[in-house]
Amino acid sequence: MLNSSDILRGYTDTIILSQLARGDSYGYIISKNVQEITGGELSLKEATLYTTFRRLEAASLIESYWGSEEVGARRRYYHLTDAGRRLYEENKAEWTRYRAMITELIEGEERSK
Amino acid sequence: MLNSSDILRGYTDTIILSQLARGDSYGYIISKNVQEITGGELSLKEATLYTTFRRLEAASLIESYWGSEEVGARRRYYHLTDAGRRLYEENKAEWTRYRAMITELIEGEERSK
DNA sequence: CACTATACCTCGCCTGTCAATATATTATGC
DNA sequence: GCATAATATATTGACAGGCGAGGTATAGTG
Repeated sequence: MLNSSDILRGYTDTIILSQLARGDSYGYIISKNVQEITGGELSLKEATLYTTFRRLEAASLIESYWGSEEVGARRRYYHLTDAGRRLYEENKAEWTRYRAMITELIEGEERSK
Repeated sequence: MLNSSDILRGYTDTIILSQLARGDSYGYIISKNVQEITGGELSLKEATLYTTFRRLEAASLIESYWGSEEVGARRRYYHLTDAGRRLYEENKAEWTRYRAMITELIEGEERSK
């Protein structure tokens, strides 16, 4: 069985950037979106999510600000910077290529048969 | 830029199992195959390769034996066990599903637009 | 005789993931 | 009234896989 922690490893950044490319958002919703999109099979755990936000923000790929909700728990929103958007576009293109390579490596054509 | 160490992370096992599913093979060639298939863009580094062999063998997914070459450097060949082959088939099927999920997560449809 | 290719192996560091834990607000059911 | 669940953020410390750096050995080539 593929290990679910390692399946997304390396793609967490890109997944978050992708979510933010569609508009500012915040941790809890991004986490829920990932679960919903994958039918609950994959998830960005909270610890992963928040440490990733810190890393991306330190790299100036995203910026954060507190929401102005007047009821409910506070939300910290994240916004994609220009650099973040460029990286997202790059990573999206790379994924297309790497996906094909991994598929080839895993499924390959049978040799001599 | 996607990090090449993390792109294969989690798939290393499956890639090796895949290579062995086509017949017994050995480390050096598997490494070269991966480089060739990916046009040199991805590689299983030696340290990764050999530690992975140890792990897979400890889990009885592969078995090893020394080749009977009479010239050149000695080769340790690896053979897929039945359990290894079953796992390979499972992982191959899972990759198809996870690949679609990651694509959806990274490329998604634009919302509200 | 130096260099390259083939071939194997291990140690220890690095980094991303996550379980566990903590905190705060609001809604719902009993 | 009170427990529980859902919404929301955050940190710590442990774990595991990948790999740089280092090492060994054989054989061919200029």
